[in-house]
Amino acid sequence: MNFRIVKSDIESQARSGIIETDHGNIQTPIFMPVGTAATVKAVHQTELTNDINADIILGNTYHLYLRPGMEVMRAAGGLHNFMGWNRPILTDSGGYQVFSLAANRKLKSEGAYFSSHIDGSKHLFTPENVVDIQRDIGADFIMAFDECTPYPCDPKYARDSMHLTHSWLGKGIKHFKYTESKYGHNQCFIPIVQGSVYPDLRKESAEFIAAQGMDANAIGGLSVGEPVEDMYAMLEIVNGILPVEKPRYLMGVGTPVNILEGIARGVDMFDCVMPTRNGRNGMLFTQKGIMNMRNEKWKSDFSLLDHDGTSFVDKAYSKAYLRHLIVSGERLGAQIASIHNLAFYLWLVREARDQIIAGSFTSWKNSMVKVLVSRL
RNA sequence: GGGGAGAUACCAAAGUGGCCAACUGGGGCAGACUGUAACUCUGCUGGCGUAUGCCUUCGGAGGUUCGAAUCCUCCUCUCCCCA
Repeated sequence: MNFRIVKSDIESQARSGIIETDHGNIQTPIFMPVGTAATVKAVHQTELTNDINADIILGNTYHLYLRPGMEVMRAAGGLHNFMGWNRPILTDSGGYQVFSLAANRKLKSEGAYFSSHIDGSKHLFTPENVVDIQRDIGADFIMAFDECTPYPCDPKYARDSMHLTHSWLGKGIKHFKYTESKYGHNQCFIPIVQGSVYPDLRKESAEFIAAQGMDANAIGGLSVGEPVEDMYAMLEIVNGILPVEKPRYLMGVGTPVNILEGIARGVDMFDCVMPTRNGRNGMLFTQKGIMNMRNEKWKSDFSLLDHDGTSFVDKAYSKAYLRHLIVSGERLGAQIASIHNLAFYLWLVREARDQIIAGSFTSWKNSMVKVLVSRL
């Protein structure tokens, strides 16, 4: 993997660049659609490439390990082959699932014991076997195994958790270096900064992660319920320490505004379930603000779904039609909404990139932020 | 012609003297959703801008009672069975 910055903004920390992988280039800043279980829910791969123009998508270690399992994954020749996606893939390590499935987890120094949500069977994730699993999956970017602390989180817990994540990181990197890619393409290992909302912990963690010298770095444990000001403050601290010349990935973020503010603070990569999940639940993100498609006001509004939209669905269907599909629980509604939202998110980061290159990012960002929070 | 059952809020359906402005489900309306156990979850759904408050409701009209959706009388309508 190689990263080069094409243009850095003067008024902010924003930059645009290109990440080169064996599965193609990624123009940054980038938003990565989440495809947890070998599918971006309700969206075809052809739509992702031809219409939405996603440079890279996510997969999830936890889900793929449980189903279909690594035997199938190896037999398929990896996730790219399995799902018919030949662009880059990043897999999350399962660290977030350890957090979100808190009811069943048990953390030990060696790793996380958990019960499958599918059949209740018991499993153990370790910093090492999570690398093995992601080798089997064959993701271009593989994530370190971490604990994503909840919010609120007391300082003691946050500190202990961060140190646990750091110790897991040492084991993970060692195992990563000891093992090899299985399908002939290069894989990049990404360590994750933790530290909750505590500046001293974030500083310590960012320094620890930066010292590992990996090709890209990630920021985790944010957008878990903390005030956005805290998230932005942590980003500023962390990105002041993580190396400028390497991609920075803010995990799980976020709203369109979060993404713009993240870009302004030097983040290059984002992922979030919001465009797909909220889309399935009837929410549309647009350049003019958000729309709840279930609202009665769209009932007889036959105007284009989104006049400014870049996806084919925006011009092919009306607001009234999508409302009908969503309200009726029709699957096509989830598809149209997901495609629209992802296309919007990808438009947003592409536009940000163009504005950075044009030198007009900050003023554009500030005016966008004002509009995006409004409700249509 | 004979016998029987029933009419409850947008729909379906509980309740059969006070704890009922009325269970529950659907529908409707609104909100939430941030490294996806999520086509999910939450709230509201007679009126009064809020209410542990007031007002008007349970086919219609009377009546019994301190008190009725619940008991009585008559009326209207619906459904089922036998001829």
